[in-house]
Amino acid sequence: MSHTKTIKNLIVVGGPTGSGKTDLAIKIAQKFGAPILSADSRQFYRGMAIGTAQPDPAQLAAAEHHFIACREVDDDYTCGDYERDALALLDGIFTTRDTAVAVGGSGLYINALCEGMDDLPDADPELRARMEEQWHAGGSGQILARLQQLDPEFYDKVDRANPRRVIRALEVCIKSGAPYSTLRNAAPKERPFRTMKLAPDMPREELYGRIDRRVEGMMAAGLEAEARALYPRRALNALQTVGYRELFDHFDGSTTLTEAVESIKRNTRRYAKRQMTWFGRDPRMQWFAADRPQDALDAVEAFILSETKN
RNA sequence: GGUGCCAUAGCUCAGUUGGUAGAGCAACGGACUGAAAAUCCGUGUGUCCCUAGUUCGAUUCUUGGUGGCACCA
Repeated sequence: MSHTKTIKNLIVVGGPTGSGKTDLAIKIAQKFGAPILSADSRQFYRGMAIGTAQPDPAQLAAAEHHFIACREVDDDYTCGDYERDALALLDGIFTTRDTAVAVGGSGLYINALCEGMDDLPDADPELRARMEEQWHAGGSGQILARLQQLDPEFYDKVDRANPRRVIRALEVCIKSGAPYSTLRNAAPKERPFRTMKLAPDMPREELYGRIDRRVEGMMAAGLEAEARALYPRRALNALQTVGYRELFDHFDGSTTLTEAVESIKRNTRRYAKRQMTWFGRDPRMQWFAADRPQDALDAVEAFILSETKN
């Protein structure tokens, strides 16, 4: 009495911040009885509910949510951890259900989940800190020379002005004993599910208006107090986040509250632009008019009913 | 009402001894495989308020407007 194995579906909702991803994801989840996984590198953290626009209690009650407020701000959590944890969670979900939704603005995390990361060594915080310090003390030339020696191929194509790229590459070379470029193949990994990627689309001007209003709403909801509570731990990676850094500067006394709020709006717009660049280059991303969620729902239904492998 | 000052990029302003202009911020484009709401790279987008003169040539000088600011009435 065995039946054909059902195809499993992961519906990915990406797109810029403030475009209505959360609401669209809930609509999809409700229509298809699917749980939601956050793919947002900042909504993972407790204590950052307002500033990262985590789903509110009503939204949390409207669908099954995962990866929201599940880590402490002093946890080091990376896209590699996320790939592992999300795949494990989906394994369980797909034993009883056919469809899940992943929603978030962190393009790298979505890639990790859908296509996978190459098998590379983890970060070495001590090594990193040392190289970072050297870089900023004027020693970037030596770091670059070392990379050129250990991985000339990557040295040629890396953005040499970007310490993150250069230091990470060198870190991998040192820890693995092999050139970084030989460890990367960027081949999409096999997944036990097929994926559909969609994102809400709207005129730039409208998105910026929504961002401004959302920032005002965050302030009204108590963002300042939320940031104040995290101020002592401002150096943590989790707090290198739009909405907090600007308020920390204000707490330092270097800006007025009004200036801080304007900065948050501006930096959120810049963040949205970077997200649009990232998602815009993904050929599989389908953009739907944000004010026509039914179009997206119809497309998701057609995808789920289709027999296409991917 | 009179006098003076100002009018140049989305904003604040610089500048051209007459040869159609450039800074900051904003904005825009891009990169990005274990920090990714991070990190980094690139781009000037302009009836130089309008009008009529002078001139080979006016954003620049002159006339007259318009708008703004200040002071005097």
